[in-house]
Amino acid sequence: MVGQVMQVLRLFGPARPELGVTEAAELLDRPKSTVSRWLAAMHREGFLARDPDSGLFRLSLSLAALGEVARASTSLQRVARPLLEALVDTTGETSNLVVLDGDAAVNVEVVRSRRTVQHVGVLGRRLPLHATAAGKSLLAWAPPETQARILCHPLPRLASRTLVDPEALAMELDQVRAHGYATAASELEEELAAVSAPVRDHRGEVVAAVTTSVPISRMTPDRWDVVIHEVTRTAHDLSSELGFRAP
Amino acid sequence: MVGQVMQVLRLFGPARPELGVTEAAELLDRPKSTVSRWLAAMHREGFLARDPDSGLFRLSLSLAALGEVARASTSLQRVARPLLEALVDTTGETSNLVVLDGDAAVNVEVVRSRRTVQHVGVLGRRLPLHATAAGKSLLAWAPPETQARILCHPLPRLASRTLVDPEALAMELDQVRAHGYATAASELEEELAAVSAPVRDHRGEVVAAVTTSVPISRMTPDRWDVVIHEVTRTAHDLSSELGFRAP
DNA sequence: ACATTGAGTTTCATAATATGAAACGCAGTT
DNA sequence: AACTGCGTTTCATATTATGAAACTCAATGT
Repeated sequence: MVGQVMQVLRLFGPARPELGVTEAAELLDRPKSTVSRWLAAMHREGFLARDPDSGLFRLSLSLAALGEVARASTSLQRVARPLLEALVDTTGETSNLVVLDGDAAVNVEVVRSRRTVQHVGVLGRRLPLHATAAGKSLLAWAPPETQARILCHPLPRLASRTLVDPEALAMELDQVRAHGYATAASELEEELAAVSAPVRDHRGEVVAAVTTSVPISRMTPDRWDVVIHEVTRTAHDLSSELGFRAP
Repeated sequence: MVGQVMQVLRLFGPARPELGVTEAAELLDRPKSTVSRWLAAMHREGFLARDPDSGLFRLSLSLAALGEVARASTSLQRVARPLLEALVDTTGETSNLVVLDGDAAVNVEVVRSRRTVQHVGVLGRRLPLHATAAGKSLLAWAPPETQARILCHPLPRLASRTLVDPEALAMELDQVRAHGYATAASELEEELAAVSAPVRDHRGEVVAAVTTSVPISRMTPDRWDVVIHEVTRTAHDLSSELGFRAP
């Protein structure tokens, strides 16, 4: 039942701020009666708010409050924020902190570029692991069962250069592990390029990824080098703050 | 089971960022074995993070991300922020947006005073309804069963002027409803004064309270008038933004 | 007025899961 | 070695969840 609560919560996002019973049931591939009861129980307990006119559900303000408690009690974002801001200063582009959540990458901190033309990172947005630099960064060091689950079937194409062949992705992950960073270009969206590097904690576990996302028109060859250098340096600095010591 | 998830989540707060099995079991008045399983399930499903060294649980970053989605999809805080900031400008004091969550008032938005001596509002903090201006504001228009539940027994004393007699509180709530705002002084904390007014949505339902909290040393008689005027005006403006139309 | 559609809710027999007490495992202390 | 305290696992029993089908209600079309 705990799993079902989280399954429902994860249906909501910036693109889908509210939901009805029928749509939720389709998304979850569950009978309408079951999902109706789930949503009702979650509304009753305060996870969801319900518009009395439309009957649609949305995440509740109580959940927002709990989220703030979570942020305040977690050292990762508090420590990351100034480093991400510095990264925006040096690259001129939007920087993100991304974590692995199930089989998706989730933006948990976003510092936006000051340029009028920028990639707009969205807090809370869930991104496919195979088509994003951050996703590859996280997947490269994810538990073997997570990697196996992603690599056991062809992957959805999202843009012209999405890696859809599991073998190609596996080789890409080998490159990520060898270089210590990941890149993506026209894989999630046609005009989006990104560089990402893993963040390690005091045990050496990869717990997040630092990413810079760039409109692809600005990514000249020498620009790639600058961004890669700055992202990997930021990830390294953040790792140090979290107690990571290189061997 | 949904209820249990929320019960556990609500144990965490700024004063209690992490918890072990035994302490959680005591707080919940449940057998250790049950709570151990709850926490393990919630960790597995992503609600809680667990420090591998200490074994203690804390709210997860996934929950923080969900909280951000909740905030972004809710019109209340997006609309309230600029008005709360203006309120800080006019009063010089910390302003808060507070919602009713079960039998407690919860800070869901805080804009801090720029003075070095200020009341420090804490996001996510849960406050007793009977001892806070915001709590009284929310309680005065809460469903009858909520009011009955709070007013059916003596209330805990927290400071020298806490209202502990249910009848006295009921009369105070009548005053709140008559004046359209609530005040509190030395009721939650000895040196804390506050003014609060209800926020209504398009249906006329009270959905939140706007509050200004002030170190009591700054609350001279004419100061009360200024703060009351600004708080009620802000609550009224926010209500209008939410579609409220006075009869 | 009646029938249809579609959203969400409720009922009921059955299946699945949760529960608390007790035992267990482990690390630290005496 | 024994004890303490934390967290986990086992097991008999209790409790709750589930899916299919029926139901309710509002809106729409004939």
